[in-house]
Amino acid sequence: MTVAPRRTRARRGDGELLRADLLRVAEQLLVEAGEAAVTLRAVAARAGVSTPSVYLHFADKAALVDAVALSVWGQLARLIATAAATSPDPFEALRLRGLAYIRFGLAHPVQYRLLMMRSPVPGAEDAELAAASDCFGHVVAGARACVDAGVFLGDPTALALGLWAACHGCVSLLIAKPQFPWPADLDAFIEDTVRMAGMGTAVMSRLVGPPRPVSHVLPGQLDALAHHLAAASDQDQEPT
Amino acid sequence: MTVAPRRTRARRGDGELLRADLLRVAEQLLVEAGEAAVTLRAVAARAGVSTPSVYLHFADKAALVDAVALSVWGQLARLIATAAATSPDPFEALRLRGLAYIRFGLAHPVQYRLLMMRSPVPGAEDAELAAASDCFGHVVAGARACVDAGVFLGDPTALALGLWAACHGCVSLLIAKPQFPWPADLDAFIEDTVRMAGMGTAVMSRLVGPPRPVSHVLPGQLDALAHHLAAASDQDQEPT
DNA sequence: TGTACATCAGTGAACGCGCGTTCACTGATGTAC
DNA sequence: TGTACATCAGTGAACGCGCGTTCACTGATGTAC
Repeated sequence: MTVAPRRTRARRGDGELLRADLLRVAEQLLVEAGEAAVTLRAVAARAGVSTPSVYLHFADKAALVDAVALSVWGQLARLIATAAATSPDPFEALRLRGLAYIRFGLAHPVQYRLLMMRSPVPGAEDAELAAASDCFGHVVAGARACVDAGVFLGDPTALALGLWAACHGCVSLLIAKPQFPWPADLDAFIEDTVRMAGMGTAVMSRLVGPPRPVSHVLPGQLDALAHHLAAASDQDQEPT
Repeated sequence: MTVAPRRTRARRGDGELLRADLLRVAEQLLVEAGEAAVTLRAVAARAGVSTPSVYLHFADKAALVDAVALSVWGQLARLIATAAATSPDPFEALRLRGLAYIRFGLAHPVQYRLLMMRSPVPGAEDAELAAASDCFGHVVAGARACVDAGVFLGDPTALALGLWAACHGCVSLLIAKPQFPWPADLDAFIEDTVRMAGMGTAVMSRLVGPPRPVSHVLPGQLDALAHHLAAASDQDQEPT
């Protein structure tokens, strides 16, 4: 356990400074040594204060951890929103959101685990749910834009859930099973995953009725689709 | 903590009976009361033996939990293999595998969490990795069959990873965020997710070059694809 | 067929640990008069 | 300008808990002779 030099006491009215410090230290500890290492004793020691001081700013340990999660949700939401603003094309903007999401998760695996893989603890998780919903709202907005453009058909919320699930699956499987035979070019794999989710959602939203065995006709139809898409984007490249 | 009546001592040579009992009880406890409730004391008490008896069959607590995970992996692998055997069409068989996977996860959320969302513990996880790889092998086989049929293009292992990730995302997001605005008809959502993964992988594996903004041409192309697929399966329905 | 004995399947009591949390207390500091 | 005082930002020591794990021991039972 790293013990910091004793923290100089905050001025009167500046008590909240310690709160920010505790949050920062707790996330550091989480990243460096894992969830089990985040104890009140360790957090307080590294922040340079005594253990009971934590109770001046958080009701209990769960509240501290929840606050860390809240801060991470905020970072993720901002990142997604920023990524989406890069392109005016709704389908492309959705793709950029997915990429940003996955890359954030892989860059911060321990934090991602905190957001998505924590064991369920009964109690006040309202604040975290609100933060997660806020983040989810950005995905719904992206899905809605694609529905408006005619790329997707159906309910934007349901579509967004499917898209999120696809990206989440990619991140969380990579985090949970790093020993699986992942391709050497991880970035290409991520790009493919996002493409799969986007194209898959677009096609799936048009399929009606029960699924049928179609393996004998699919290759021809799909080759034609890919050909037309390539031709269409080549045209876009030509000066008008 | 449930305390069972004292277990009658096994006959000589039948010591392994307790091992099976401990495994069964540990999984029960996990399902009924969560991961935190699986303590050696609780397991032993419910099995009707003293706590140190567990050490006669497992090196330590981690070994007990690992053995539970191993058993669950086995169930899942058998389920997937059985589901796939139902259809001769490779694309349809892959769909059935995905459905079976997701439904297993939703039917056994606590066990699924054990397999996929446990915190990483440094140490002997070789046996579990082997069990997971065995399970994964069934998915690779399904992807390979689709490549052979021309439905997918590319490396079956990489495709299988993407498909697994998509299904895993669906299960694990449902488990992790039950408060999200999930559709009322969950089964339809699951079917759509599997369709999305299958169709998405098929289309994605044909796309080459960098992604382009194509929102203005996608709807028309996709409508045509859906139309052709529907027509093709209607033909299948006609008596030849 | 009897009996000594090795082995197997457990038991009871205890150890030490680190954790979250509580409680009574301290001492600096801004403020009212 | 001095000073009493309320308040704020912490501290030190301790409590109780449940956990995984260890150790010396027990008693039934199959087997060799």
